[in-house]
Amino acid sequence: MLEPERHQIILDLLKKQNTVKLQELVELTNSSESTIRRDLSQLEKQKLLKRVHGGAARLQNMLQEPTMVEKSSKNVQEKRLIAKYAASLIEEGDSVYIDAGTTPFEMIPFLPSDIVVVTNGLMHVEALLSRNIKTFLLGGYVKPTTKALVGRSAIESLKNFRFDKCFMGVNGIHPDYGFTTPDPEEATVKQLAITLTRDVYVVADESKFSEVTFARIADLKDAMIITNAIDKEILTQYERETTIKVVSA
Amino acid sequence: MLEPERHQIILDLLKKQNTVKLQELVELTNSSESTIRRDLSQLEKQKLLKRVHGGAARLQNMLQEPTMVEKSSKNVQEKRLIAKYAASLIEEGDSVYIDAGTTPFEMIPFLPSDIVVVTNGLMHVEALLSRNIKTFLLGGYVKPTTKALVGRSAIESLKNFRFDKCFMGVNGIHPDYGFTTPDPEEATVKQLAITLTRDVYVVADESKFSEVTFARIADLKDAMIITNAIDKEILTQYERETTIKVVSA
DNA sequence: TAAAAGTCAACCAAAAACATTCAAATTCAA
DNA sequence: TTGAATTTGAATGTTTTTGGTTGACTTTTA
Repeated sequence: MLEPERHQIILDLLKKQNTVKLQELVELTNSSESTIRRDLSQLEKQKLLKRVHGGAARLQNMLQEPTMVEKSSKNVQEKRLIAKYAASLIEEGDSVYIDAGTTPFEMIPFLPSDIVVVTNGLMHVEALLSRNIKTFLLGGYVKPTTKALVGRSAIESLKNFRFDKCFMGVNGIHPDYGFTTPDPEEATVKQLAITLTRDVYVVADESKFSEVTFARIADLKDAMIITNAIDKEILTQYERETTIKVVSA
Repeated sequence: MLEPERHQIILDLLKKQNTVKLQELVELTNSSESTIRRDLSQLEKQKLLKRVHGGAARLQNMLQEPTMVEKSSKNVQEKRLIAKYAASLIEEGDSVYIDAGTTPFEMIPFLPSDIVVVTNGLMHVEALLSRNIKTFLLGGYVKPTTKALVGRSAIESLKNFRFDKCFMGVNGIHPDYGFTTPDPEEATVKQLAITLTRDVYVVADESKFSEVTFARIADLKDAMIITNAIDKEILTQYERETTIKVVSA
């Protein structure tokens, strides 16, 4: 990996989260600690970040565009593993739907750049553009809490596309109730995206299993699940109905 | 493979890719390392890319159009005056189209909050939401330079709405050629928005007068112009065809 | 507070990438 | 067709980058 590429990744990450751990960057870039340390020193000298014990922190002047709220760093690690694997399934030239939500968002740094992405996640666009990925955004009502695009107009936009692969975030995965999410409007968008896609994947960490929320999206059989550590017993319970790929460090 | 051909390949790849590895180019062109190195040196001398260890990186100035940030520092004061007046025309309950672009953007802080806004400007959304304004975003291709939504999908989205008022940014205003903007795709969106609106306003500082750019949007008579200081003579020249509101401090 | 764990800068040797040189191959003009 | 000029690929020795190791330093844990 080239130096400017690493630098870009570091700075992009700092746009989203106030701090980065050194180890995160080592994983993300497949470089050694030494290399990342040197990168951080350089970027600090250029006044693009501030080094702190264990990693680096964002400077004030980047604060102009505060984007995504920092989630608990514990989940981020797991989500990133899931995201990395999920992204590895995408091939050059694919047309891909990336759902709004934090786990799908984490896929963006790992995406191949020669693809077309359609998304209903407003927050995703900046990251996609900085990866130089051709990006289409659905239209619609902007849901203030999640900044997802929903509603009739989003549905209409979506109908113009067909996808090789789509990657969904969900809030609940349950053997009886299938995939669920709290907002019916978001559920509708997800449902349609699924019908327009050849290979459907749900990306979800283990906390989503055995949960049920208000609005039903689809049956378990309608998607392959990509997740992290999960209990053997629970696993078999689900595997009757769908395929589960378990990713671990 | 001929030299100009290789150069084109290199530059094309950099348009898509931010960085290229030397080895990539060796494979892609079936040339030797030496040859590619020489190519890169030449292209660097022509200021078309930057060499980095292991390959080459794209320069900033390959972005054709000035970006949002650069633009917004110019003429901010004047634009804000124009924007403030324009916003004062909006009444509670109106449905309003706010065009992508910096002058329309400046209106957002002055908007009444009990309205519905539709926009094709990605950058506007954050600001609109922080004002607690109900916001619809058009779908479509995200133009990387201006973060405006354009294309067929944007057009389709737009057809779902009707507006009491719309506020357009333009790049050129000319007695013979009417309103113009550089990008034909953006022009198409603006055109449609105009036909869907009862009261059409163009917000533009004086620098736009007597300018003509590539794509025609509409005739002068199709919109009322809101601008700042402007020469009396020039004013009368335009007033045969349209109404101009001049705002001053 | 002391031990343990984690993080750090500095150093080193290996690997990768580099500029330079030169001869062969190609192109062009006479 | 010949000869000069340009372009190309390989060989050379040099420079940069990289990942591992060291011992010093900082933070966390007990």
